[in-house]
Amino acid sequence: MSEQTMAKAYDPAEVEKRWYAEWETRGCFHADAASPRTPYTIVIPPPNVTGMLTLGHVLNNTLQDILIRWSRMRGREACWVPGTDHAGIATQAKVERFLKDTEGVTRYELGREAFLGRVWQWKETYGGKIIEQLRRIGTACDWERQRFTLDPGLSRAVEEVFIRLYEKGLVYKGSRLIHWCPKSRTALSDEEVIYRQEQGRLWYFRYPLRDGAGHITVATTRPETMLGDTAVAVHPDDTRYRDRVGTKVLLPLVNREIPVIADPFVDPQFGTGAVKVTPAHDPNDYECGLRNGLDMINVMNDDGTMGPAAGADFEGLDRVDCRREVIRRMEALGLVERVEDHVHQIGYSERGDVPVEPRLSEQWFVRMRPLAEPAIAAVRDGRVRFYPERWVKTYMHWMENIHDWCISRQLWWGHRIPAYTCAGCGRITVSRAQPAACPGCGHASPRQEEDVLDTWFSSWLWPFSVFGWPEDSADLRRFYPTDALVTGPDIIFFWVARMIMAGLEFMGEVPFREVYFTSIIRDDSGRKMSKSLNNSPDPIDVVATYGADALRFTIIYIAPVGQDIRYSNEKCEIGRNFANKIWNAVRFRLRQGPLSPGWETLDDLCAADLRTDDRWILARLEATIRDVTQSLEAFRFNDAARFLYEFMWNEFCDWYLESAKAVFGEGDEARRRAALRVFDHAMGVFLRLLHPVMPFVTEELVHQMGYITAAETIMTAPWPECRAAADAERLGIGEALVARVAAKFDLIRGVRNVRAQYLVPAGRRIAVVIAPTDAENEAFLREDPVALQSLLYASEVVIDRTYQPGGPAGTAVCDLGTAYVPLADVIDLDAERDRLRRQEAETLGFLRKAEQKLANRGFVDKAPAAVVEKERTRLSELGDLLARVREQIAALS
RNA sequence: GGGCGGUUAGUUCAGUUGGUCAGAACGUUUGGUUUACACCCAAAAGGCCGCUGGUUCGAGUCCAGCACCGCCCA
Repeated sequence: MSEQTMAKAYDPAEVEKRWYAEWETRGCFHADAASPRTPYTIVIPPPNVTGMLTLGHVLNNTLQDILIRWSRMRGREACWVPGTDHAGIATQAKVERFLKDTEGVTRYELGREAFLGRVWQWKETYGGKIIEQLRRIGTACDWERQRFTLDPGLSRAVEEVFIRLYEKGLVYKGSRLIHWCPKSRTALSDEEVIYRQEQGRLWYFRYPLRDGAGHITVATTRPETMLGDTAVAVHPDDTRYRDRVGTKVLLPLVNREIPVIADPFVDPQFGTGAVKVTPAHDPNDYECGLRNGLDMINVMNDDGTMGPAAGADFEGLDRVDCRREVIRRMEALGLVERVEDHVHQIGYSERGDVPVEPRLSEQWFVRMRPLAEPAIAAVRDGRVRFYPERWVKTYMHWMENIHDWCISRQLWWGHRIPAYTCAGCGRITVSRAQPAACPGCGHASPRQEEDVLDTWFSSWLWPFSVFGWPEDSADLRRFYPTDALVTGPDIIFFWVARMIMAGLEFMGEVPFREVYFTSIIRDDSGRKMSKSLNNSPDPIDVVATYGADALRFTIIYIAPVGQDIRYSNEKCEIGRNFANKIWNAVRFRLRQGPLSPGWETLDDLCAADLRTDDRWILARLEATIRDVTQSLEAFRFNDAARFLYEFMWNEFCDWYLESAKAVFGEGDEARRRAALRVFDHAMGVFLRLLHPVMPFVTEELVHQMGYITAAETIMTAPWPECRAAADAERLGIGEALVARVAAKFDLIRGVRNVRAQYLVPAGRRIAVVIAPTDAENEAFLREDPVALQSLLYASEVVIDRTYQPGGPAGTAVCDLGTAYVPLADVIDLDAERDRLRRQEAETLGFLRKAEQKLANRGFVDKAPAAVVEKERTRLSELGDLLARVREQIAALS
């Protein structure tokens, strides 16, 4: 292709669609388990099958895509396994609502089997939309390996794990106080409860003493639970109540006699120092109840209404209404002493978004402590590393205080628990298949558990279940353990910690070696993205407006490591403009003719063949290869993005391309050819460095440039490497050169400043005279007069060390020398003096600072010699500069 | 209550082992079409680096305390 076919502005839509289809058709995303290459594996954090793509997903998956594409370019067999999870509560709720809206039926009316049929139907029709959306942002997932947590293979893994843990005694069934979601009517794990601080009230209730000698006042935030009270507790050391311990009170409304007990869990400072104890409805009271052998009376139904144990007056009332009714009656009895405002924490169900109810019920649990020990060790000794590292502390804290995991859910959608209860003797049999008869008593057909398992009970197996475990598959042997996991810190307990435990327990090896925790994306004013605020843009719209590359680049560019991201759609202009900039640099290049032969290596060139600016851009390219590679290795993605941006825009386009214009136009043929080749080389390397972040535009441009044939792809092009030292030396690339060229650019900027100050029309070329400070700088400036003149946009450039301006001239005093722009007709002497005085003051400031430092004995004696020497050099340079500036001021006076 | 993070130009943020570290982008102002790009170019203005102490020859950078903001856990 040539520049004629390139539009003036880059239009990503067509390019992105075309290349994604092409990659997929060619099988570029597929990993071969038989490949001799070292594998590089990532398993996707499986999004909810009902989910839609969010910006959080975009960030997370772009990072994974960067790692995958980069690793593939570095010669690894890159395998990225995508998939979704079945999201028990969310999916079931969604389909229930759907059925209610469309057919007006409830799941109970349909029955379990029919309902599950409908969920599967729904899943096939609407589920996995997010997987399609992922393609839009360019993810190089191995779609042939796509998995779903309810797939037969993964279900088999879940069953196997449940059975093994049961047989090991790590899974057990027990009656415990658990978190109950009255909306979804299921148990939840501790992690699925979100605590919110709320303004509530504290009611002071009088409980009359049985012996009629007065009362004890207890304070409570939950009056309705009094119906289940089975004791009043005080602190053992609390002298106020010492006499009361062992006596009984008469529970109002219920007329139950309950004991007054002493238990150190009571905080004497809180309320009256006496608390009501409701073991079936509060975690602390539950523990207290166990310690003291109290009755546990469950007064609520599973939907949050009051049950029969609450008494006839309250049964059937919703818990909220019941609270009102209890208060009303207590007031009527004159037993409400007072009411105070009170701020407290209320647990909400993560999915149902209603207050959870602590509930005494029979559930299945995993004993976590034995699983946690090896997982703690794996992180402590670095077999698993966290980025940023500080999350280790969070992980450790949770792990060291781990509680048993409630894994049963009263849902239909999920992995049904493979446990069977005998109707005869009640014995529980856990087995892979329905037992024909109870192994204990021989009673026929034990009944399978109705409950299903927590979705995370399948997700924690993801890193090996996706590869076929418990089968000993080729994939499993090849791709486990995986390399990196990219996820949000919000699921460090839900998922990351548990995966480490499961990996160690069932595979005997950690599931991944590095975990990168992403930032949380907020809106422009720092609020969390949420549906209710309507501040979460649809990434698909963003892709349509700006392009997938633009979104990817922007989100990486603005994501500080470990900090929250403030995002707004307008910021995608950064990425869009960047893509356009590169596009146009290529468009410009193709106007100069076809790709240079030998662009790939510069082995046959040496310093003498190259202009200083050619050598400079090659030096900067080296630094960019190094910086980008190191940034990616350290998971510093935004640094990588910044280095790429900085190089292409501020160095390659702003300076190198402009410098090359001079030689492309009128340079001698050898220099022109060399410059074209340097241009092509640098652009080719750059496009490869950028490819993991912006896959589409880079693929398009390597083909536009003709770096590779139509049948090839940049996806498998080798990752650029830094030159050997000898190679760099041959090409004349080094820090000294870079510094000198930077000084030259500084001088050019000085002249442009003068031009701008005097409003010299852009199209007017003016003469510039440069008086270099010494012979060395003079020689340097004379090396490439063509480019210098071009960059200065000068009609002529005179280099003369002895030059003294004959009349008024704009002046730029720089490190390499002083530049004069004779502009007799327009020079404003006052303005010129002002500018020079400002420079004088600034220079003087720096000079004083350096002088002070060097005058300080402590500094000279104690600072490293190199630092002191550097300061001396600087002082001398500043002195020269200051002298020249003052000279100019004098000349103008 | 415990833990973790943040506080640097109008805004969003870089600043990795203390010594040109006071930066970038956007925004603002001024001027622009010279061999790509107005999704652009050139130039400029703008900051006691949250506060108070300390360590050090030297502190956005290390330490302590404080203030405010945010997150997690109890």
